[in-house]
Amino acid sequence: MVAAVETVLTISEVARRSGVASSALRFYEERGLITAERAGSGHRRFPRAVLRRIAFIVFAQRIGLSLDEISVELAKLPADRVPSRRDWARLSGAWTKRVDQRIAELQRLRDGLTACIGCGCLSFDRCRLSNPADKVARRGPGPRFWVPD
Amino acid sequence: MVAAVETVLTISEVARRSGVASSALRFYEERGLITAERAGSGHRRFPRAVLRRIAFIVFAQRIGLSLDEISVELAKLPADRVPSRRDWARLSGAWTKRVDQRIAELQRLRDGLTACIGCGCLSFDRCRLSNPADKVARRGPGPRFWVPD
DNA sequence: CTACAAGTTAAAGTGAACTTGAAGTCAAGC
DNA sequence: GCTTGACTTCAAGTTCACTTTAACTTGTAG
Repeated sequence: MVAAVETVLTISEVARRSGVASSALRFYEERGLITAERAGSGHRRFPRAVLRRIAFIVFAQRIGLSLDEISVELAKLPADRVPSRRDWARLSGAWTKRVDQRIAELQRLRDGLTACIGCGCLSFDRCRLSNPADKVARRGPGPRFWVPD
Repeated sequence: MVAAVETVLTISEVARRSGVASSALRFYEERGLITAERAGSGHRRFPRAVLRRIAFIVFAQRIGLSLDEISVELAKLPADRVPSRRDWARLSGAWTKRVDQRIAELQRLRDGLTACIGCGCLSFDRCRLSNPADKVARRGPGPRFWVPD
């Protein structure tokens, strides 16, 4: 259990350090979000850099991206080297816009919430609050995740 | 198809007016979120007031509440009469707080996003961005919906 | 050498919020 | 009388992001 050479990490070490469950890490590997070498035994050996990658995933999830979207974003980052300011700036521009949109929507809903204390209507016909320009409109089954615009 | 008496609505009329699919309306009725009378034929006849109730549901979903939570909230509103300013104020207080929390989190993430253009690290050890005080920490399977606090 | 913890795979289960499909009923129009 | 369309119920399917379970192998401590 004591790591003699500190260059690689076992799955439980990664889980402990990142706060992400081992089962989730295996799932991420299966999805191609992270990669791992194998020891002779078949056990996963993660490079330290995987922690940064996982941090990225967790962060992007909090922002509201799906794993599919995160895959795409991760593909834009260099796998071999530490992301540079330029790499990061490319991503964060789009993300910032997205987060800003969601913040704006929540603020609009929030304002409507307090405004409706006075009006008390909440009618499709009269109240603009329940008639937002943006429809959820994701067709097909499954739960509705946050879909901006 | 032409409604002779305008006091009740068919399911497709409600669907058209509310933008919520008929299948979803049946689902909501099954869950007890809305109620409907029945015509002799067994067809649903919705009172006009159901539109307000559906507006409420849609709005609450946008804010981030689950249907279970919405059930609880709906139970607080009077079923028979139009919600008064007082009824509405009781609800909106808690909701406003919740929305504010989510907005604050998104703003924090957003700020970290731009801050990290300079730092470019995103490491669990060093970067506070990827080490938020609030853990997602919903145990069990299933996707992670927005869980505030 | 024997426990026992920690790792492996593959398949199935979970929860939310619905949708879809099958099989049937009912009223209106031709 | 027959078709068409809107409605009904009930069961099963869908998506996402995982977790759980089962059956098995490996590595380490005593």
